[in-house]
Amino acid sequence: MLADVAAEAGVSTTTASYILNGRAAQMRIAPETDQRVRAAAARLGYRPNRSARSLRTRRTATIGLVSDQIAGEQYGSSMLTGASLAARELDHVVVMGESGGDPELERLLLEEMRERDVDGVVYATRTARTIHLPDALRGVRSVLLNCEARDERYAAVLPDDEGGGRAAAATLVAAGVSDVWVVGEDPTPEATAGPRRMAGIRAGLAQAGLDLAGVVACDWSVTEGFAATSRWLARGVRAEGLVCMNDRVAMGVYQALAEAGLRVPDDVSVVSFDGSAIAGWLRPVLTSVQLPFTELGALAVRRLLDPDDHGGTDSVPMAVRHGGSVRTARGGTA
Amino acid sequence: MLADVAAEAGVSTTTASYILNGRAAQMRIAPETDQRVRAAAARLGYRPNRSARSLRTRRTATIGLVSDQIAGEQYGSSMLTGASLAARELDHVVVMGESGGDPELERLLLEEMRERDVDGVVYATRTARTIHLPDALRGVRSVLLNCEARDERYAAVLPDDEGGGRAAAATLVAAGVSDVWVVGEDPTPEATAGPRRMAGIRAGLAQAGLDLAGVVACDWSVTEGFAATSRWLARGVRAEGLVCMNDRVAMGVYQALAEAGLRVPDDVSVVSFDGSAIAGWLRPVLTSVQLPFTELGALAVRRLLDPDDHGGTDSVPMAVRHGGSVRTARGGTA
DNA sequence: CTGAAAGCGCTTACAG
DNA sequence: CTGAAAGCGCTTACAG
Repeated sequence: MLADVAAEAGVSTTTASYILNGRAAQMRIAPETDQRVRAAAARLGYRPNRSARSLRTRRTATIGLVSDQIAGEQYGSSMLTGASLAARELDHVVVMGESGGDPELERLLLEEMRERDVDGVVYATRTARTIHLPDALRGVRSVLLNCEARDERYAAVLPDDEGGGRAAAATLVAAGVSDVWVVGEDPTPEATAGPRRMAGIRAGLAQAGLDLAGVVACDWSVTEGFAATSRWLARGVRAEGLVCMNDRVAMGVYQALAEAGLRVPDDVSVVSFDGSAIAGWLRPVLTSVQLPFTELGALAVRRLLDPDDHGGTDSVPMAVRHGGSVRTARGGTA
Repeated sequence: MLADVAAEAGVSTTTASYILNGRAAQMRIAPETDQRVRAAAARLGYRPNRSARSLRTRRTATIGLVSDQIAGEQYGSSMLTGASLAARELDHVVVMGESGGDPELERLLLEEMRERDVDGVVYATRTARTIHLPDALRGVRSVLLNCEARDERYAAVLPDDEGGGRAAAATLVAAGVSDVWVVGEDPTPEATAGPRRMAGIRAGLAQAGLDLAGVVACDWSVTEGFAATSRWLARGVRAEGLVCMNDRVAMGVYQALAEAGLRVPDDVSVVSFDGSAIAGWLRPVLTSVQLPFTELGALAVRRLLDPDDHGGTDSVPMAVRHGGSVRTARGGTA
C-alpha cells in the first residue's frame, strides 16, 4: 500500500501520492524525492487499491457496456473488441452485461453499474435501430452504440447506412449495370439499417438517372434469401444487378442463382452489406459494404470518455470491400 | 448512503447494515426494526456504494475475463454470453479485457484486474489449446476457459473434443458408411481440438471394426477446405463419408463437391464440428457436432466462484446436431 | 517543498 | 437486540 511506499522512501503518504499520480511537478516536489519514491514503489511492486481510490474520487476508471446481445452476434461482437481496446488506451476497463433483451434484467444491470460508480455506460444493440431510452440510463453519462433515441437528441454512434447504400449503388453503376433489384426488407419496424440502405441505394441510382427496378422481400437470413430469390427467379424475372441487404441474404442468393444455373458475376452482379466473414467464403468473393463494428465500439467509448463531446449522432462511414461478384464495365470481373 | 437509511429508520448504521445484508436473523434483530429499515431503504432508493464495501471486505463481486480474442471470434464470442449470464446469476459482474495475443498487454490487463481486486479471473483462449500459464495469473484465483495448462494441474474447462470425434464417427457408422476420410488438420502445434477429434474419430471407427480411409490436410478455413478437397477430388479419390474438422472446412467441402457434381448426402455423407450458424446455412443443412460455447463460459464462471471447486479439467460434452448431410442407412437422408 | 489529518461509505469486532 | 467506534487505503484541502 501507499503507506509502505512512503515509509520505504521516508516521505509522507501525501508526497508519495502526489508523485505517483504525476502531480510532482505541479507540487514542485524535489526531483530527488521523486526518484526515491518511484524507486520505492517499483521495489515494493506497488499497485494502488482501486476501491480506496474510487471511494475518495468517485471515479472508477471503469465503464459499463450493456447490450441486448452483442456477444452472441456473429460479427457484431467486434464492437466489444473495439470498445475494450479503446477503453484500454484511455486507461479504463469495461464491465459488460447482456440482458438478452429482457428489460428487467437490463434495468438490474444498469443499476448494478451505477452502484459500482462506472464513469459512464455504453448502451449497445445488436442491430441498428431506434430505441426508447431506458429510464435507468438517465442521469448516467452514456453513449448509444448502434442505436439512436427516438424523439430526442442523445450521444449516439451508428454506421452510415445511407452512405453505404449510395456506395453499393455506385459500385453497380460504375460497372455499367442499370437494371438493379434489391433483395431483403426489414422485418422489424424499429430497425433503421434497411430503410437507410434503401434510401441510399435509390439516391445512388438516381444520381445516375436510374430507378430501382424492384424489390424482393425477405427476412435477412440465408434460408429466406434463398427461398425468396428462388421464387423470384421462378417467376421468370431477371436482373443485371442485385443489392442484398446483408451477407446472409447474399449467401442465399448465391445458392438460388447457382441452382438456377446463373453465374456470378457473368450473369448477375451482386453487392451486399456487412463485409462479414461470409463475404470471403463465397465463390466468387462477395463485394460487400463493410459495417465498421470495431470502429463503432471504439468511437462510442472515446466519446463517452471525452468531456467535450458534442452529444449528437455520429455516422461512421461504410467502405466497399471489393470481391469478385460485380462484373467490370467491359464484362469481366472487378 | 447507509447513514441516511439508518437515520430515516431511527437505527444505527450497524443495524441497518446487518439488515440490508441479510444478517438480521443471525443478529436476532426485531422483525419490526427489520421492516422499518427495509422500508426506509426502499423509500430512499438506497444503493450501497460498492467501492466502500470492497475497501472493507476486499471482495468486489467482480470477476475478470481476459482472453486473446474471443469477442472477435464469430461464434466463440458466446463464451462471453455464458460467462456474463452465469456471473449475473451469482450476483457478480464481469470486466473483460482482450489482449489480441500481445503478452505485454495481457500482463497489463491481468495486473489491472488485480488492482481492482477482482474475486477471480477466467482466462480464455479463442481456440482450444494448451498454454503456458501466464505468470500474472499465479496467485490469482482463476479458471482456464477453452485451454489447459501444460505440465500442471489447473482448473480448466474445455469441450470434450474426443467424445465429439467419437460421436461424429458413430453418426457415419450408424448410416452404414464404412469408407471415411477426414478433411482438415491442425495448423498450430498447441491446438488441441484437432488431435483430440481425430483420436475420437479413430476410436469411434475402431469400435465398428473400421479404419480411417485417409486424411485430406488443410487449414481450417473455407477457402482451404475448398482448395484441398478440389485437389483431392481431382486425384480421383472418392469416399462415402467425410468428417470435416469444422464447419468452415465443411463449407469449402460443399463447394468442391458441388463443382465436381457430387451431391450431399446422396453421393457423399458429410459430418462436421462446431455446430455454428454456418451449418444451418448450407444446403442441405450440415450435420455438425456442437461446440457448447455458452455452457463453457458459464461453467468456467461457476467453477471460479465455487469455493469447493475440485481444480482439474472439466470436459463439456459435444452433442450432434443433425442436419441432412448424412445419408440414412437405407440410402435416404437423415 | 512536505506533512498531519480528515474523510470517502461501508463492515464488523466489541461492548452493553 | 442495538450502537459507538475503528479501520479498509486512498486523496486532498490546509497549514507550515
